[in-house]
Amino acid sequence: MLQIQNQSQRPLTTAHLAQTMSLLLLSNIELRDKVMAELSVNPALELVEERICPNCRRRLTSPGACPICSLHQTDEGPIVFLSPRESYRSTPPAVQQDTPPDQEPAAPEDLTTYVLQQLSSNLNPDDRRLAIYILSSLDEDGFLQDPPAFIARATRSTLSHVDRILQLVSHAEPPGLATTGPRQALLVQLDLFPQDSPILQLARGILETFFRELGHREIEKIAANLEVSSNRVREAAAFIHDNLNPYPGRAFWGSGRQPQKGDPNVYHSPDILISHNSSDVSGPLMVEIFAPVSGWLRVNPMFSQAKSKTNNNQTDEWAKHIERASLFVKCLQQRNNTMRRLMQSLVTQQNQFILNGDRHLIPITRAKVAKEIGVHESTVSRAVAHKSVALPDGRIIPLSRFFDRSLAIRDRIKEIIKNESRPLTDDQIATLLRQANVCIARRTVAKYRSIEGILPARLRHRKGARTIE
DNA sequence: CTATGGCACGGATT
DNA sequence: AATCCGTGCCATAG
Repeated sequence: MLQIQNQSQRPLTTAHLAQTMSLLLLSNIELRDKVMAELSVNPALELVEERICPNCRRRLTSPGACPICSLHQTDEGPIVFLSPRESYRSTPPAVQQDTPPDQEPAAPEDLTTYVLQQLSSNLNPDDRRLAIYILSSLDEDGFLQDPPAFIARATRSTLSHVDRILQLVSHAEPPGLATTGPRQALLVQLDLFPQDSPILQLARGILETFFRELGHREIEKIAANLEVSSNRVREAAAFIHDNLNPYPGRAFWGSGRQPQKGDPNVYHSPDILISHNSSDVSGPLMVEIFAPVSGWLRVNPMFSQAKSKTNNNQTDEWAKHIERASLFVKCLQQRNNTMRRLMQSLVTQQNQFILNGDRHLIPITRAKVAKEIGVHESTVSRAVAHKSVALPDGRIIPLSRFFDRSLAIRDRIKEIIKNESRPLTDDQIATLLRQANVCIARRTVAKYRSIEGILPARLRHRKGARTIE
């Protein structure tokens, strides 16, 4: 009896927790689907139009004052937090079970605006017009449908102008967009790698002349033609497979590596953006946790009013709706709250990493953070899972990298190898690291090396001569 | 003989 | 309870 009453009055912590947890697990794109699904089945749930902050003209996604402006005034913490805008969606929804198949979602436009945003500072109005035309003419994999000459004619531009814009677009995030096919996309991505290395050169060679053979896995044939060992060809192929994305329009994950295996819905746009406040670069970092939708959710007040007035058999139904809606909203708020505190903690502790690169990542465990922000460790795990974050330097990395214990060491190894003239063996590297107060076994150096895609000392011998100081 | 990569084990982490 | 990570041992390639 009592239990039944409880159930109808308050969902109580079990339902609360269960739903909050499942929401935490979702990336914002998945969350967006979830919200949309909920909106479509629950008439009591209302999506309130977004408002624009009169001061900073950002979109507001919650009731009340603009978070960025109010934080400007009470600028005491090192970091500012807000969630003003939804991120773009780069792939059509994988499964839309709750929405009827009436119309396809307008996917490409979001990608267009996303790219335009990046380029906006480099574009004059003419460029912009052209960029929009190009972006909107891409096919769903992000490739050009029409040859540049056609585009030039259609937009009455010069061919060189078109080429220039194509250059810009293809080098924006996600890299390789607006190329003529997978091969070109891969080559562009290859060029964007910061430092050149033998394996990159080999990969480039393979892509340029033996793309078809690569597709057919004719390793031996490639090796024979390029006069390198088939093992090296294999390595180069693996590198291409692991680090480059032949279909940039589908989704992307920065220049990062292979993420968790077995995850069907691949990579997505960042869930979180960390950036400098444009006004002062030395100032606090700004962290934006993207909202799944623009606007904010609430229980439709009309609905609850109507419910109290009328007294028919529909009341039950409505009450259920209202309750479900309010639960959903509460859980969403809780999710936001957890994400906010999590990011606050992470950015505070790892700001050296964010600003100065991989080497300054300090090893940190999820358990530690959980303790700090006062939640269960599994909560942190869920909050970290399936999320990606864009750093001020433009890289997009999985949020879980904040917990990578070996990243800093791997970075040091990379540097050692890059700087040393004579190829060093793993053992020598291990001793060097030990001198630098990093004690790891020789075997571990080898592991890290292979993770970074660096060849063993023996094979680095001659080819490694070309380094960019 | 040396440098590496594979396999597998134990301990920490999630 | 399941997974990940560092490491030691051993076979093998050079």
